[in-house]
Amino acid sequence: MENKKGNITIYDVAREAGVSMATVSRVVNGNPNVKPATRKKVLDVIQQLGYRPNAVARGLASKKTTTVGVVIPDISNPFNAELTRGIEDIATMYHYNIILCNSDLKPLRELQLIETLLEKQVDGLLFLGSAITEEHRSIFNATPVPVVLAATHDEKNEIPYVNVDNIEAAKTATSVLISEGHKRIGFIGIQLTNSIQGYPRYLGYKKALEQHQLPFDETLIEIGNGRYQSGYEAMKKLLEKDPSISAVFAATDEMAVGAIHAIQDFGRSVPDDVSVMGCNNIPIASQVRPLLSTVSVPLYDIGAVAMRLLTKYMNNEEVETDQVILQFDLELRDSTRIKEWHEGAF
Amino acid sequence: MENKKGNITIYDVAREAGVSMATVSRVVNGNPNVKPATRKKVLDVIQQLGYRPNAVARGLASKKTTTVGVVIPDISNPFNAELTRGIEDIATMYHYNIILCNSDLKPLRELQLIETLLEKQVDGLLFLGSAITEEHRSIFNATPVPVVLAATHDEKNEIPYVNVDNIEAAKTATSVLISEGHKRIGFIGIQLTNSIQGYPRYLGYKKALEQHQLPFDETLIEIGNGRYQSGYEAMKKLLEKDPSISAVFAATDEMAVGAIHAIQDFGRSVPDDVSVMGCNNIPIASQVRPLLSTVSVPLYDIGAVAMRLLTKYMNNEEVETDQVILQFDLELRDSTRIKEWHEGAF
DNA sequence: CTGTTAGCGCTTTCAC
DNA sequence: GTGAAAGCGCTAACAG
Repeated sequence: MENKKGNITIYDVAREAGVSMATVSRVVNGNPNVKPATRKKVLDVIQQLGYRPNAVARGLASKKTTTVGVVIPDISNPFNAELTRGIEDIATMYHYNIILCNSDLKPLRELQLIETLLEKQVDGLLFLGSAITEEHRSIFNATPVPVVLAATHDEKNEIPYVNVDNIEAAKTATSVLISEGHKRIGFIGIQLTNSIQGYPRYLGYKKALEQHQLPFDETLIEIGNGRYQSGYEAMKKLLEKDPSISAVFAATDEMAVGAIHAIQDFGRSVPDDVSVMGCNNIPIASQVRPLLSTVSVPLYDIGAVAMRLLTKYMNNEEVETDQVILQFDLELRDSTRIKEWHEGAF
Repeated sequence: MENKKGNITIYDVAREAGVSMATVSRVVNGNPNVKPATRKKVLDVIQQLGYRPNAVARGLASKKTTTVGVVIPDISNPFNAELTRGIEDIATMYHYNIILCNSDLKPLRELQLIETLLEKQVDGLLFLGSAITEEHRSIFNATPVPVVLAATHDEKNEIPYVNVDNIEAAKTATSVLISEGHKRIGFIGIQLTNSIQGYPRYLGYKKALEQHQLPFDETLIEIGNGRYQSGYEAMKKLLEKDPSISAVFAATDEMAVGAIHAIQDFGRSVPDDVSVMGCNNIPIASQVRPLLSTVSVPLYDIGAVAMRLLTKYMNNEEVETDQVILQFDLELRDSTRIKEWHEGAF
């Protein structure tokens, strides 16, 4: 019955059930063109033999692997974990498996991973990371395997993507702070070379300032790597440079929480002395005191929609738009003083 | 050159290079028995044609996929993310790819996923989740594919695993609290049916009490699901039941942080009024005020060691022990008053 | 409804 | 060093 090796194949089942391989294949694949009696007999033999279809052989013969590759910077970052969760759920729903690969945002490694995934004959590819380069684009364009970018974009609009408008998100966040009456608003950003949470959010911050005729001051800017500790350090520097700073917008929640703690450790209170806005709305935003006001980016949805879009491409379904921009939301909690805000309300 | 479809195969390369498929296969696989000149010629053609080996065909022919399956409860839980990170890193190091599957801790789904992974002909399987049942065991025993459990164990010691001693971890955590002089120490646990972070940590808590002749009191026990919110709720109940409670041990850091906030929202101070101990030492433990004292469980290492162990099995290497117990550490920060602790030091 | 027969693209003896 | 040929286990026409 169960054998430690020498796997039993579709051929064994066929022989044992007294039918052809084709019939067994039909039964296994739920093809309706099988007489119920035959089906039952085959099913019994399968059960009895403990037959398990070989997906690799199937993949070779059918040219489909029901597997999608996902390239992701770092799974231990809650931002990506949330995205992945959305991807996973939809993938499961559509019966796809996922090969997950960490790129650490290293361009060379990204390219290698994409190669490997393509070698593995994935039916589709989801790419999360920074904006894609010419090299990515040339691989993506050369392969028949559909690709969707999640929480990333393609400047040339050649590759489909799902994202939010990061400039607008940052602009809104900053505007909230401005509407509280702050004049000197700090910004804790991510390297401007990062074209997702980096540059666009910097730009949004700047735009908000401009729109409200506030001067842009380099000394109010600090750059971190998106994680907690860097936010803490950045805020410390800001506080040292200008102890009178009364508001700060951090490009990520983790950095915002770091900033909150830096402010508190500095002997100041949030939001009484300093207001703090984050961005993304990952779990930690509501696991801190005071609760972090932040821009709610639909991470889960970005992942889910990207995966859904990919399934459409994989099935050659009609697709309206290749570029999907999801709406973000404002989550005003306790690290800012304002509790309501409308575009152009002040 | 690059064609949108009609993939070029090893045969095309062979023809173009004027050699046999076998030779192409040899150079692709780094087999030394190829004349340098031939090798170069083949390599050139590969380059020129943009040939990409088909891993599925290779897998079928060689019966190896260089892929391992990982069954994990929920990637968005930092506990698992950290484990996965360790797995990923070692897998990359040994050139394995990873198929990640979320089980949500649902037994039926777990079993299905294992089936699917086995169908995909993974070379090895990593299982993270709750303790395994007879059903898991029978599948694992029947397959020639090596399996390693990470942060889980097998009561029957039939399946290899990598874990820490959770009873001891909880006992130590509780002992720290006891040594601070607390008499009524609360416990926020996970469902006792969870045989990893649930029952063993409950047991450890109880054992510490016994060892120090402290009475065990049901009213000091609350059960959560391991996540932040449940820890918050649990602590609130504890505070309501016994406002004089002066210490609490939570089975997970997230719950511990929830507890801290519940205590603070209740108008009490940590650790002046109530000491809080967590367990696991996930990032949030050092992203909260006061910094959480906790048991440092080497999550990354558990994943890494489990993966390393699996590679040994996959290569039929000699393995000393099938069961690996890693050491935990005490991370005494600011949510407890004690700053040093030694076994039997009081 | 069922069976026959080609492959899918590659690895792997076994010869030469 | 290199090539010929036999599969790996399954699907997918095509017949019947």
